[in-house]
Amino acid sequence: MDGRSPLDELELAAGLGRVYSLMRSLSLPRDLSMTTVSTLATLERRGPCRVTELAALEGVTQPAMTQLVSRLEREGLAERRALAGDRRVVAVHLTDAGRADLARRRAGQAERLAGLLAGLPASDREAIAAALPALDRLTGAALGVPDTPASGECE
Amino acid sequence: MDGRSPLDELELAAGLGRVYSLMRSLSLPRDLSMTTVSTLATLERRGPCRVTELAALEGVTQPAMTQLVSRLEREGLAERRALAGDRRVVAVHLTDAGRADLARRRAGQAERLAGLLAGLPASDREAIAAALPALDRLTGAALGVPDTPASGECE
DNA sequence: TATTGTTATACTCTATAACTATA
DNA sequence: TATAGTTATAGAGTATAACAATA
Repeated sequence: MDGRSPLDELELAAGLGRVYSLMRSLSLPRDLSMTTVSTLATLERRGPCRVTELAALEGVTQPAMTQLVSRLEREGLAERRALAGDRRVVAVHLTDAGRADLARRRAGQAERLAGLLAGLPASDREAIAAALPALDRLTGAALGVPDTPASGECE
Repeated sequence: MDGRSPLDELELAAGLGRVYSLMRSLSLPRDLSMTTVSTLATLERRGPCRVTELAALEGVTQPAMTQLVSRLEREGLAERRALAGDRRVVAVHLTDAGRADLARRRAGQAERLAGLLAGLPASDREAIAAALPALDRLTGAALGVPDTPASGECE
């Protein structure tokens, strides 16, 4: 062993890029845009967030996120709430309906994934299952999963 | 053992959903839309494709794909070529410039992934490396990687 | 004066419908 | 008559710039 990772990052980028395409193709229905669904998932993962914070996380501008949140609010999937300390700030909260919508989408994806997994050898399913915790830590490092409420939420 | 998969599909859907968000956040520069980059990757993976086929694979309409291909052609990343047998059909080909652009993006992602991987324990990197072939078969089953030229390409 | 968020405007991308060319 | 692709038009989503409110 020379201490280096046995993992070729280029191959990993290509492989995870295909996972990206896969999840994209499994993402149905298409009534909400990918950015919109991703924002809902971020709100679920990190809890209430400010508009500026959401915009940065999703890689869109602040005005675009203002409109996106307005859309979510109009459809009852999220809502703005005032914040005690600073009256310039609003905290965007996921509603129960938003959480349910997200769960419904994920269930649909899980169903389609199950169909794909059924076609793989058991050893492949085991390898994927074994890697899931590691993948969670990888994504958590980048997407910022708050271990403590103080680090990630707004208030 | 009861013969069932040890893999909870809902957890897998959530985990791969985070991988989706991760790749989305690593996808820079943003000068091309996600659909555009995804189309380039599809052309690389499957070889020359017809417009109708690309539209179905990317989940957009035929007219939208016509415009997307026109954009790619204008920027020199892909090109239309007539097909011998049926003069209604065009085959969309990835150009060398398109292939290079894709490689450049993937190299950028790989670099950022390397930074994230460095923060993980070696056992995590090993688990991810061990799962990559299985993930490739999972995505290949859905995205259609042609093993034989005849099955996936257009001509 | 800096920061948070919104409003105004223009541009890009997409969908639906109508059309052309070939089979 | 059916199929592959394009063109026409309208709507959704985004960015940049200008603005309002609060700190």
